[in-house]
Amino acid sequence: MSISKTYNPRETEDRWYQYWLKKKFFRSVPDEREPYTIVIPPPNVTGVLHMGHMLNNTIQDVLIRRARMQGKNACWVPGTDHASIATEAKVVAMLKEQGIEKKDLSREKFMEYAWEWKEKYGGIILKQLETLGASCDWDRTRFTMEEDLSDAVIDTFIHLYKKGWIYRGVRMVNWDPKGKTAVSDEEVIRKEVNQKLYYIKYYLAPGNETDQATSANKLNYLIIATTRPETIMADSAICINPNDERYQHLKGRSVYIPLIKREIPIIEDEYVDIEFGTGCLKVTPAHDLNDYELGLKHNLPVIDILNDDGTLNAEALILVGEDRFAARKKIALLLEESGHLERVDDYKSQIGFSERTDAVIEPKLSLQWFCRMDEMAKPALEYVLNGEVKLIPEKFINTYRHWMENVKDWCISRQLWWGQRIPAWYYQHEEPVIARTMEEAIEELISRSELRNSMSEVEKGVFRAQAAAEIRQDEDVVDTWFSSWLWPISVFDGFKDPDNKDINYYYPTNDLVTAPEILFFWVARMIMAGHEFRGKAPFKNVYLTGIVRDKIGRKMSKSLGNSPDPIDLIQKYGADGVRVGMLLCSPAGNDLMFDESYCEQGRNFANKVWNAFRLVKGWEIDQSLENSNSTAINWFDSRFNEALVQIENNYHQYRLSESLMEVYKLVWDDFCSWYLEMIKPAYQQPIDPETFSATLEFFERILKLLHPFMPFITEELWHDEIFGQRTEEDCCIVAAYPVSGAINEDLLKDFGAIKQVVSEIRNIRSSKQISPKEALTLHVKVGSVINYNDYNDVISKLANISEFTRVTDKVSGASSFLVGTDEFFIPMTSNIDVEAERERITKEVEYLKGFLKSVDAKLSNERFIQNAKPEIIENERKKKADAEAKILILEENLQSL
RNA sequence: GGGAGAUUAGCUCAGCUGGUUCAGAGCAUCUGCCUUACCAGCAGAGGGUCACUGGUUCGAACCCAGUAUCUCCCACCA
Repeated sequence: MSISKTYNPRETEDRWYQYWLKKKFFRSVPDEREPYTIVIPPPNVTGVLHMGHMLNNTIQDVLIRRARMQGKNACWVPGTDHASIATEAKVVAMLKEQGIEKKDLSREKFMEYAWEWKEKYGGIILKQLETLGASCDWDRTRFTMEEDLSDAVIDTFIHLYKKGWIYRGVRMVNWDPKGKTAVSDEEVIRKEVNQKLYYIKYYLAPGNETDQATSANKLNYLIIATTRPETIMADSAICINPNDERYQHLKGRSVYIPLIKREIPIIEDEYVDIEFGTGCLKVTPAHDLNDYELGLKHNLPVIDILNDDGTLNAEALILVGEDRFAARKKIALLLEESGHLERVDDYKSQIGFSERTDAVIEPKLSLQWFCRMDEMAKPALEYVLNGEVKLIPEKFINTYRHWMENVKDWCISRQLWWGQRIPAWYYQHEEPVIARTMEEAIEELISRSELRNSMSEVEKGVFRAQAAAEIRQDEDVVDTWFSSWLWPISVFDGFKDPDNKDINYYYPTNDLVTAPEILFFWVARMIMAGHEFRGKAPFKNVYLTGIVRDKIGRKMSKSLGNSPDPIDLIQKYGADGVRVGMLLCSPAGNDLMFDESYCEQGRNFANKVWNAFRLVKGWEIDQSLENSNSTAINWFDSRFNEALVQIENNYHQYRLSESLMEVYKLVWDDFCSWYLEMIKPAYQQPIDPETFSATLEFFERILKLLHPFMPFITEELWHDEIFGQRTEEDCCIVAAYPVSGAINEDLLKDFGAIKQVVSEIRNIRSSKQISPKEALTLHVKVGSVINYNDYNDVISKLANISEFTRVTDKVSGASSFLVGTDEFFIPMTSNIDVEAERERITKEVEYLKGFLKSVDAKLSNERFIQNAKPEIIENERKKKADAEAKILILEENLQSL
């Protein structure tokens, strides 16, 4: 049976994934083992896999697979987020395509459509995770809007309301005119945008005589600079700085708003920056946060001229019904025509955009629900500062602290339907009742009335009936993050059943892997919720991944079209190849400049492993043969253990890409290029049984190290008959992860020299154009403690040496080289180029002398001797001795030439 | 405007407590090889004033100060 020359991922991946599922290897239930838990950052239920997910989930899978192999009870909880704005927007768009407008639908009907949509597209992203190899416990898949999780949201709301941490009030909020909902501060993305700054004339209204006199030579208008001319109809005042020399004559006067001729007062406030623009500010309380506050201070009317969808309403008097941006252009035109527009400048400024819909955010005054953050922020900050929750990389601690110390109340109501409806009930002029159900709300109303006047049972009955007919539930839903922040608790039913086996076992979870962009949105709030509802932070480590960018540093995004489809990549390079490619270019905590060539490298690596296997697989065993490779075997064993220490080290610091690179080099260089080459029998020769079984042993260990990174190929090879008959449960995915054993330092050190010897010989071959097939003679004049007898076979094989002898004198007519203080000679059949040789040696001597000089300078420097640590000085002395010995040998060589 | 981080080979990055693990790795490049595991490969080689300028020190990629460039986060200047 012949094996393909290249590894073909498509033949193996799905097969093994199905096998793992069948064997329930991903399944976790509480037992006596130590738990290792990760909850997935739930992707949007309607989303599709992008490169960010890919990176994120690869990392999680590596961590979870390693933990599983280490014998921990590994549990990776998957699920999706209902993503209210995003999903609702998609559903609305989908309906529109079918000619259905949301406003024509009842809430119930709309929800029906939405659920239908969710059922249809909801599973896609999770299916895609499977192709990546994600070993999630699918039996635990949760959805943030399923019944239990929704109940948790409502209970949480009630709990916080009772604590006084949730309140309702009129505030300036970030309004998304596209989504027609309020959004939180964190959902507003600021971007710098090229704009126009319009300089608009506001003519003065007639004032009193004396003012007229003093300002005779002054203009009869003032100029306002604004980026938003369409809001002039909402102006309530003009504000100047009282200290502004230029405008003393304006005090107490008023102006007319252009076009609509409404008279508004000129007020004074030091808030106004004299330097900026014209030093005059139009105050528009309804459409700017600062102006709103200024308005409160000066008791100005609030004139809201915008509809929820961003069009002008009747209050605007003109351009009613026009969109705000269209209105801006038109009004500029009108102003110009009427002589009110002085000039227009280009201007750059920061504008807020909705994270979800990308619409320009409109500051809007509205009645919303808020959640107080200050009390919850304190302990949440403490967890991170005292290290109970570690942020990786640590640089995020500062950012986290800054946010927590300046946290503002969280606007949690959204004017949407897709989500958990706010459990507030309104009845006549009563204060809203916060209750789980209408029935409970009515009972609450009854007990309120009880306080005022007792009710008979009959009266209560009448009241119930009446209230049931009139009571109305709040129309809004809560922010999606108001459910996501409960995720690490709610996925284990920690609200429904706070003392259940799962939550007690899995909570707090171990690692959270997520993007730094949602540190505040999500991570910080999860810590708050964890403390508030469980008294413990929800995880111990937060690994913040980088952002996936393209080769030239742009963030990968759908709109730029610079993001490859991860599924295509998997098709092309195999899941293992893509996973490796992903990790190769993701330094811990930094953004990664992704390029497809990394996947190629990953694929090549898989192929290398595959071919190493093919080699071993092809060997015949001759039971009568003695083991002639014990040196090589001992060396690789030590080398493996040495590498494993490094690998573990990197894992502990979450430096996965370095762990991977260490494994990569161990496999490619040490195992394939050195070990296998050392033990490889000559063509069509059999191998001895001891070497063979040692090699299989190593191969298994390597597969285990590789498995978290490359689950599919490792599982495929694991089951080859070469390893003997395996039981159905004996799989790489659950094989015991290697533990580092003894390391023979001396052997490793010797091998360093041996490798050098081999390299030097290969070098001589290549520079003298001697074919690798031509066997050479090698002599060594030993100056070190290395016993070359032990390495006779190894050197002979790797460098194709037919005769390797020790000599006590220099060999003439030979190419020579030095390894440490050991001299090697290769007798040459052709004449040695004496000049070239002399030049080479002279160069080396020169270098060594220079080196020696610098060492001598150090050693003769008294201050160095006084200040440096003894071991450093000792080291310098050794360097000196080494250099001197080498120089001596080389100079002798020069002589003998 | 405030804060954080970065700058090391063509590219992506390591470089822990200043001292031969101190200038490294992988990829790419160049030069040889179709050496029957692998051309998705093998064997070699080249490549860097460690952003710049000063300082501290016996000694600096590493510590300090300043400069430049870049990235990110936060912030209501019309």
